[in-house]
Amino acid sequence: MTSSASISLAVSTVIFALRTDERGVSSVWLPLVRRIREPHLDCWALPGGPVDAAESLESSARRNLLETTQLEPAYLEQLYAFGDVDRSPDRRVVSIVYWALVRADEAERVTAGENVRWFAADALPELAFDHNVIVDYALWRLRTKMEYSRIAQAFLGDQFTLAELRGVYEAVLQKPLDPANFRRQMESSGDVVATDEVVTGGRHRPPRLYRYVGDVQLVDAGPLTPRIPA
Amino acid sequence: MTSSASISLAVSTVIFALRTDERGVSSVWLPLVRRIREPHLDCWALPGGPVDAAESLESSARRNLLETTQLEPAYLEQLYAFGDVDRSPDRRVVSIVYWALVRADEAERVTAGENVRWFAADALPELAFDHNVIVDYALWRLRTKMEYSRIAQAFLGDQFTLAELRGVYEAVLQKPLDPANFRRQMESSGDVVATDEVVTGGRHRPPRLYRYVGDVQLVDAGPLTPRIPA
DNA sequence: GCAAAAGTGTTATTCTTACACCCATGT
DNA sequence: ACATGGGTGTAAGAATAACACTTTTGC
Repeated sequence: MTSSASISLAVSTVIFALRTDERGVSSVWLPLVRRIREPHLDCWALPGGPVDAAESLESSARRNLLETTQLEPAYLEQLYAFGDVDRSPDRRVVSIVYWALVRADEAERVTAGENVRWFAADALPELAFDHNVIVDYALWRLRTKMEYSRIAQAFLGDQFTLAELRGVYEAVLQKPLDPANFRRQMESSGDVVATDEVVTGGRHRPPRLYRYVGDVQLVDAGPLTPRIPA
Repeated sequence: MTSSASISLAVSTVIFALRTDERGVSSVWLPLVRRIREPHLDCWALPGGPVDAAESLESSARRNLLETTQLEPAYLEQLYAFGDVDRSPDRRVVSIVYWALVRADEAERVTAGENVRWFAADALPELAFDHNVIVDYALWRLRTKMEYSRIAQAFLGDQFTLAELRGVYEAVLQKPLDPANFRRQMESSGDVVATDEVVTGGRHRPPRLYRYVGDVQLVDAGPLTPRIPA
């Protein structure tokens, strides 16, 4: 009888940030790390590592993120546990995968070099292990959750214009949104309130700044998040 | 440095079935098993056990379900990985938890005895470990998913009346639904089609039988489920 | 003044909800 | 016939979507 002690437990994270290309189009990107050992030597892979016996799964994800990419995400949620027998060619690994969102300014802290690089989420190369499946699922979760939650908050700073907020939605959902209807939906949701400040210095009419009411962590992020009452 | 080999990996499952009480009210129930060893000796707990190195997480859940409760669920989906350091008093256990739905006739196979018993999901005693939190989360997932997916199918046989289908929704969501509107919503969803059979022998007008088109597994049940195209 | 984004108004359409009403069966 | 659940019709209200239009800035 085989003991479960022979199964390795690891944590990996899909980190999403928004980046704007040379033509001014914003889209979803993620940082990957190059593998420095077999199997899949030199392949690009999700950042991750073993779980320490003294730390929780989420702490493990946070620590590993900081170590490998210098990032402290504004949002972190468990995605799925991947445990197929043959997902690693040599040993049995069960990976608890998290997904994270970081703001554009925070994303700058990733020291893109030989072993860490940003990739457009919709145009990935072939990754190590089952990581292509994992990223696709995380991307689906991001897009689904964008439709009904206030998760866009995690991509933005404290204050923002409604055009910036709409830009987040358009970048993630990959479709244009009507500015007029978007404004009304946001205002009637109660998640967002106008401040008394405007952004001057632009080429056009100065837009008003808005704030989210409450924390990002108000979005449901698992069993430990307090449920929203009916 | 602590190795991950000291972490035990287990699989547990929250099994839901609908049961009707003596007053004819239907609600969500689940079977629990009595613990036969420390810690939490004699406490009620979710069925579960260690993951064998040679089987996938889902296979492990299925096998354990069959062994401890004789059940083969119509629906099985991963719920969450619970991994807090202190969730078991003695050793470090990470549990991959699944949730399952079984039909009423299948639920009969549970040999309720001294060590296995059915409980109403909304009136549980204090369970072992963090299992109360787990059941509450699974129940929330069930209720949430009932609103937008065709998951009710897993509680029913191949053919059913719309009143039976509505009964499933009402039992899970704990609120009455308008029969007329419910009918139109189901028919316009395209998930369900009328057969040419009716149920005779009732005390009233014979209701028509319906069928779901396609399999239950068409509901999104994780990364391995094919995504529904836009 | 003109271009362009900010912001408001209006209308058509679809979805939801409530509820009145007819239908078909066993007793 | 009548009670009861099966099944249809209809209309009010809410949410969505499309788009015309006004406002305010920099140039």
